Amino acid sequence: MGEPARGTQAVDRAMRLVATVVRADEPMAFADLFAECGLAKSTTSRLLTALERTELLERDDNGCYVAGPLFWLYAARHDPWDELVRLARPTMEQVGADTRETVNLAVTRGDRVVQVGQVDTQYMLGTRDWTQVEVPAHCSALGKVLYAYRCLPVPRGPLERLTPRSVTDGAALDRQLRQVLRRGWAITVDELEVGLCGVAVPVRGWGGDVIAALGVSGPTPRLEDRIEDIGRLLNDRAGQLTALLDRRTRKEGVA
Amino acid sequence: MGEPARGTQAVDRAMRLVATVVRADEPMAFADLFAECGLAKSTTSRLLTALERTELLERDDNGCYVAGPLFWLYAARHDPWDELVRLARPTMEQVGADTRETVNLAVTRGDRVVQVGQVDTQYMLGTRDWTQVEVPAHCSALGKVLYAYRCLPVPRGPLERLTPRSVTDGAALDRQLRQVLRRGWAITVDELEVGLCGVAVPVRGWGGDVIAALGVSGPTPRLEDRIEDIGRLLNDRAGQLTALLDRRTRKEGVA
DNA sequence: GATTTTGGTTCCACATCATGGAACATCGGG
DNA sequence: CCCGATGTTCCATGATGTGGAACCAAAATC
Repeated sequence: MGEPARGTQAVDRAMRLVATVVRADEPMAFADLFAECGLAKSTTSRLLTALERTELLERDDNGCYVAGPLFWLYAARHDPWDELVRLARPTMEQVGADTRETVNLAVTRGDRVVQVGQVDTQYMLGTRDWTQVEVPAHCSALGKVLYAYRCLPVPRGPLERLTPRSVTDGAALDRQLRQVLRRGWAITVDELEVGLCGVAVPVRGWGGDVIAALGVSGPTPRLEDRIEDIGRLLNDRAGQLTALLDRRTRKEGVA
Repeated sequence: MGEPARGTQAVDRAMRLVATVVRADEPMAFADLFAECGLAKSTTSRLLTALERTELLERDDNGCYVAGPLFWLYAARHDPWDELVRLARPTMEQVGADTRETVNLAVTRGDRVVQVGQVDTQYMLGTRDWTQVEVPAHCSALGKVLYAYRCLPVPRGPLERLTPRSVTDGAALDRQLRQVLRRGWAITVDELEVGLCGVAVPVRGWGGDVIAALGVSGPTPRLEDRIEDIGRLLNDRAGQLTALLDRRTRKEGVA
């Protein structure tokens, strides 16, 4: 095989077992694992027993192997988004360097929109740190993206007016959302705060689902003429991010 | 050491490294790991490299080891509560057998209360499946428990009236919540629906924090006389569940 | 109820693979 | 530039993991 793997046969094999179980994401019978990874039956058994003892794997009621306590512990302590944020950082910094404006990443939590990551503007005047802050979705570009791609339910009923230019009419919002789908980016100009302008695009994950929104925001005068360019730039970068996410979670080839 | 561990030295050692990193829940420098687990420097290095190759661990920008892609993948696919539900199932079934009524498990998601698990009543008449359904917290026993133990913010402002007996006054709710803390269980009688009665208690996790609510509900006529008994029973079972959770996430002794 | 089949664990002689000391890189810092 | 301090690679050695076969258990079949 490509990888030489010096002096770690046992560990490598054990890890292949773990990876197989975790990636399968469903209970795997001994026989499946045995077949899948082509080791001697006795070796497979011994390794699996060791993995069970060390709490990496566990057996369910049917004796099938599933991810063990160590994985739960990790899941219990980490937002699923933690890693998205980490992986997205380079991309966001890239965008920050390109635009010199504040860059934001937002996801849905329950039916709210929450900013989970931010890279600050390089200008003096700019968006302050909004990490972990909920934003009124209908007034923000990030929120509009998440609405448009059905990451959270579009509110019926009247919408809050935050500035004279806020969209408060459901039908008008619908029209905007359709436009977002058509051209691939959402904007907000003076709708959340007077003088604040934002552009955002969807970030897609594993299988093409939209899992987050990536946006740029700053003073309207600096941004409004560049909206199209920024929209295209963001889409570009979001695509790269998707590719990155993909690579991280996909399995390497087997002999 | 207690465990003999025949023929799996390498794997055992590697897993000890993984467990150390994941449990620590913060980047660990090579030196720390090396010290922590008392292996030869070269051995430590070789094992860590293997773990990194196999995506169980990863190095951050400082070269410190952190949980790797396999853990993210797991976290991204599993609600933190999945395991709670799985582990709680036997306990809930126990309660179901004891009371013959519907048993529910609820947690907070964002600032809503969501039912994540249910065991059905053995009577014909009973609570239908509410899994994944949001419940108006101030009218449900589960919700009151989560309010009382500060798992979600107690709403100010007026509360929705769902039945003539719903508590709609903030001060009245506060009084009830204080009572919940005092005696350890919450009740709702005809407050959510006329004829529906519920009892619930807190479920504590690792370090004593309340992480969920466990409750029983059914027709008022069948339950109202048994509320005290059920409250005590639930507390008992919730305690067992906590012990169970504890055991699953705690580390076995080191030499 | 006896017998075969399927599925998994334990045993053990063998040699392969992990081991750890020492040599070797790498990097900061004085 | 020359030092520690920290981490990685080498390599002779033997302890350790290996896999075939025997063994055991449970389910399926007769």
